[in-house]
Amino acid sequence: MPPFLSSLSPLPLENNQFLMTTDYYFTGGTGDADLEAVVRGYNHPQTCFSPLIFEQEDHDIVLSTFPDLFETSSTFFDELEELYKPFYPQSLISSSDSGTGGETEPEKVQDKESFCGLTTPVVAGALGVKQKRRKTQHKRVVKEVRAEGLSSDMWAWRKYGQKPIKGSPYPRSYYRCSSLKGCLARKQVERSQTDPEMFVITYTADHCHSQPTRRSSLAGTTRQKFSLSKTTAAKSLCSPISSSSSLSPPPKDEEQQMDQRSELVLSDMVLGDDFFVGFDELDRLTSDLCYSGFSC
DNA sequence: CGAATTTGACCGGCGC
DNA sequence: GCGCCGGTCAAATTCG
Repeated sequence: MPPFLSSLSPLPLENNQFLMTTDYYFTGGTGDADLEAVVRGYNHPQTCFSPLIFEQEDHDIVLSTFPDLFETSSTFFDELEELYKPFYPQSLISSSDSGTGGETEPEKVQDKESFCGLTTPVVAGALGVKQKRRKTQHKRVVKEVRAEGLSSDMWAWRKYGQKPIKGSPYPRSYYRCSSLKGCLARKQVERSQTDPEMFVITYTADHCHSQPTRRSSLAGTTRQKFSLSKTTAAKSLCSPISSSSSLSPPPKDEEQQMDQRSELVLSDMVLGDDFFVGFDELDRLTSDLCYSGFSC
């Protein structure tokens, strides 16, 4: 089962701060489904994740796989979407309301507008918008995050390439999932041309395995991987191509701060063994889901 | 010493 | 058919 809902967030507070980010995803086989909610006690003002957007094909899969969910809580996702609508970029809301569903170039779908003072991440193909794909292309999900959010997902990635991109002063890095040999999931990371403080992350294809558990992810090598990939990603992407022959790593203290922030996030996540939601409305909605027969 | 990253080469899609 | 470009491969290098 591919990740269904991802990165339900952010929840703006005062001064453009975000209390937490939430990832929802289904795990397990079709006969043993759990809805897991990973709530990150993440209070860093410079981190931004995607709002709740999912693709129609995933919605259809879940509809057929989890009929009980939609019988007992048929408006659950509508409520979630309504809840987050105020945080959507205006372009998404208007295109959704218009219901045209016409052909839109992916480049236009991925246009970004101001979002709580940050650049808005947008999912290509979201809200029923069809997109043209190259023959070998899988669906693509695009996010924008700051450096602190580069390794915020729970997957383990291994870098396999880096290329200069025409028209961009910054190189693009290519990562593949390293959790399971044969997993087709890919991830591309590059600096935003419009805002060099931001990184554009493009996820391609789905993982063919379940996500590592938080506890196991925090142990040993995986924990090491997080810090390592975060640091190396920042190193390799922080400089324009023009000076890429002598990529300058960030100052040592900055590097250590980044890793410490990473450790903080991960520590918060392992503390959240039990379902923890600090946002009343989300709490209510997710509780509804628990009562619908899901183990939380 | 094993694992991860780097980087030049290679390949396939696409436009002309 | 040719060249450009993005994506991947794989040997060399670096790292822990």
